[in-house]
Amino acid sequence: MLLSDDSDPSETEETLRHIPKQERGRQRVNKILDAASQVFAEVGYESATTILIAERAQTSVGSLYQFFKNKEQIVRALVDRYVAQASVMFDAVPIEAFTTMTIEEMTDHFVDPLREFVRNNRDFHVIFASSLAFGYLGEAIRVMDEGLIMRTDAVFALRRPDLSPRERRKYALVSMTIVKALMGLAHMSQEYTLDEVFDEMKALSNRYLEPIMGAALPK
Amino acid sequence: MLLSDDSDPSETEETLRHIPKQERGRQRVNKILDAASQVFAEVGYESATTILIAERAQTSVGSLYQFFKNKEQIVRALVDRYVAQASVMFDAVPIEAFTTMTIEEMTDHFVDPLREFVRNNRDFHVIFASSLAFGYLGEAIRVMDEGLIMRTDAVFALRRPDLSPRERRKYALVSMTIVKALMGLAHMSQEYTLDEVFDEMKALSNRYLEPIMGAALPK
Amino acid sequence: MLLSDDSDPSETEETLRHIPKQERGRQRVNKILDAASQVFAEVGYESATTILIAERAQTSVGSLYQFFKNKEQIVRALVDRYVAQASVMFDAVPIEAFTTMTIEEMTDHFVDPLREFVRNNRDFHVIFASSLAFGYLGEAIRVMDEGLIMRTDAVFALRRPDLSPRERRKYALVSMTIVKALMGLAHMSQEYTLDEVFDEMKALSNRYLEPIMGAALPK
Amino acid sequence: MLLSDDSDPSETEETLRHIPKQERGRQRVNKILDAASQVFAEVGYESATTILIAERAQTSVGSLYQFFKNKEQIVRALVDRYVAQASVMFDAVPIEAFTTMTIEEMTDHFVDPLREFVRNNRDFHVIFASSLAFGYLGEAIRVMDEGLIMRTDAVFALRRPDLSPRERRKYALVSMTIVKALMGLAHMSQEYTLDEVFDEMKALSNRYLEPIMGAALPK
DNA sequence: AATGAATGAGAATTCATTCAT
DNA sequence: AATGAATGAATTCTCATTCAT
Repeated sequence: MLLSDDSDPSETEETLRHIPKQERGRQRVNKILDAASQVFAEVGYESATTILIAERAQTSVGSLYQFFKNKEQIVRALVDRYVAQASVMFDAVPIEAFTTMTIEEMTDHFVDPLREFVRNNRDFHVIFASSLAFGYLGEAIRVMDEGLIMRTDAVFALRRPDLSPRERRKYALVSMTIVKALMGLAHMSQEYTLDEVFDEMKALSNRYLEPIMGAALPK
Repeated sequence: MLLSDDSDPSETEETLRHIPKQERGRQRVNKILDAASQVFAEVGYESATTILIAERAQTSVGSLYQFFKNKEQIVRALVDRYVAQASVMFDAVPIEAFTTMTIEEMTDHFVDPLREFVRNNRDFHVIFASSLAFGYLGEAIRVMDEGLIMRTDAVFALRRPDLSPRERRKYALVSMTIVKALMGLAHMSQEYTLDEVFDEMKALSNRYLEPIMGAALPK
Repeated sequence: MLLSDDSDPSETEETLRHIPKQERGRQRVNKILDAASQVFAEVGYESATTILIAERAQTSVGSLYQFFKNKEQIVRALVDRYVAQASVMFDAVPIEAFTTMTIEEMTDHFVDPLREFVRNNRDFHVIFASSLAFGYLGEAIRVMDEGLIMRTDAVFALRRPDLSPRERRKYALVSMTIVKALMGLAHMSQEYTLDEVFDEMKALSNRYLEPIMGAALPK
Repeated sequence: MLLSDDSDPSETEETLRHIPKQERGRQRVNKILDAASQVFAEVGYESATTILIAERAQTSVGSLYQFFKNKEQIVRALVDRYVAQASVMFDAVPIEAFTTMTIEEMTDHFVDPLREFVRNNRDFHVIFASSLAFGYLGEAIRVMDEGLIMRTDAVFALRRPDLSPRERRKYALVSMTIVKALMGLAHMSQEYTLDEVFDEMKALSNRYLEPIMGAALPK
């Protein structure tokens, strides 16, 4: 599991006031998060008003506050939900499988699900991008980041146990950084298609990692 | 000149209410921008209040509004000032000089001044990073971006006139994207020094560009 | 109906943000308008602050803004309410009834209800008086004025169909002007009672109109 | 003298900080008052800013405040200046002369100079009209009003010494009220010319006063 | 005296959050 | 539980007035 052991990260006491017992409540929470995602993407976090989110979710502010302690918890829960979704994707392939792959295979296995995620979650990117600007928003994102980096680092450790942990982690960090950056580019670019950018992401990754991780362990 | 012919872009009627005639006024404007830069870096654009900025600049809101029509103009002017600074750096080496360099030399010429800029302008990064989240904030940034991309594209055109403009521009775009991303990493990282990250930026650039731009034109 | 067909002009989307569904809301709106009326009368429109009005109405600014988009809409709604009240009064007697009256009867039928209105709406006068000074405030007043003038003109037309429309309207205009002026005098005067001034208003009207409208149509 | 014994009412310590000794200062004061008159007429008293007035007068705020203690004193001085001007006009004919005139002659002698004043001082009207809305602005206007009423009352006293002072004053008050009201109408009306309205003012006055003041004293 | 930059109290308006219904 | 009216702190911006130059 990429990020946590909690089977449903969107429903912890961290972000939710109480776990909705009824199916109806669960649906309502999701509807609010859907609305919030749209509204945040459209007007940004600060300009999004709770009333607007509630209306978009076809509820009332009162109901919204029944589930979320405050506006901040809404973003948190939203990020949590996105992260949970992403986790499922990345966890599909066990770490060990990466040990004997070629660099190209490795890259494919990582980049392809990411491309799907980006394709399916258009408005996540705005939230993701603004994570730097908002301290607390960034927290959940940082957790996700760290999860990805650790996972990447673990893969690298299997392939290059000879490297110092510090150096290895640096490569993981740089790898994830360029992935995120090109992900943003894929999202924003009007000139190049998502696929073109993701293909370039692969080329970039391959060239960067080849000299470092190219030699897979002999079976 | 990277972006414009105006030798002091922070003092156009675009962002400033009136060009301060007195030296005192010029200093005050700069002091306000310094304060704004800090405050934006600390609490983000939306949470920064004009009163807080004024206090930090040791003035009154009234004075702040004497120079800036509204809060938005402050960020704009701030970005303009940063862009103007950066322009000077990048314009030090004429484009033609890049034609016959090796990839490594080229990278060095681009990355080294950037490293200095980042070193000297710690809080620019937050503003830079949040440009995505705020439409209008992004404008000046986009102008800067576009300037850098075009410049890079021009260099690439000199080295690889055989490539299609579309493909060439894609490489320029990706190059700049990774530079910006690692610049962010350099800024944020607690684990690695600025120099370590910039060195890795060079390695990354070199490996990415070698197969594409490696063959410099024969002299 | 003097001014419009809307039975409650104070509750149109023109001035109110939303029509209060609850009885409570309706009461609150009226309470705010009562407060505004007092405050405007005491300190004038420009000096009246929304917080002061809200306090006087025993609410919060927030509530005030729930109903009114801004300060201007408050005056507008207030004027609308006054106009609606006045309309009811003047519409009591159908125009045709004026055709065969003597001048004295006619004047009585117009001036008496007006006297009642002034008696019951002491602070309207200040708003009414300042309508000239404030462009937009004047709009609703002008609508009311025009309604009264047209009504008067219509009465005159029935009695003196031989006059040119332009001349007739001039008489209507002058008639209404002196009525308004003496209404103001009645309101402001410390020396003469309301009744004294209204009696003089009748004398003045009668003398002015006798030579022009004196000859009522034969039955 | 209609209003006061002060030979230059615009230059008392009431409104002016100090009497400008130099001709230059006197000119500057007048220029400021001219500017103020325009600006008040254009945007109203409250919306007129001191800086705008200063600019219009081609001076600086600093200079403006050299002459006027505050914004209020500017209107006061302005009204004083208008009143002084008007005084000269009305004082042209000595009161006693009215004793033996016919009503028509009397009206002509009063209305004709007034018409000239209105013709020559277009923007006074806005200030005049808003006097009700602003307590303190009204003060100077009230002084002027009172002067006119007393003068009219004095004329009436000469013609009808048999009337009770209270009744007589009522007639004076009503006379002045209708004159002011039609003056306003003359100013505002888009439909009728200034002359048309002033002619109607005469007719109205004549009809009103004939039964009360018609019988001039035998010589 | 003249200038216009500096000051900061004060005003309008918004919106997260609470709470009565 | 659901609703949406009520609250008021907080924010942006203006402008009368002062004061250094």
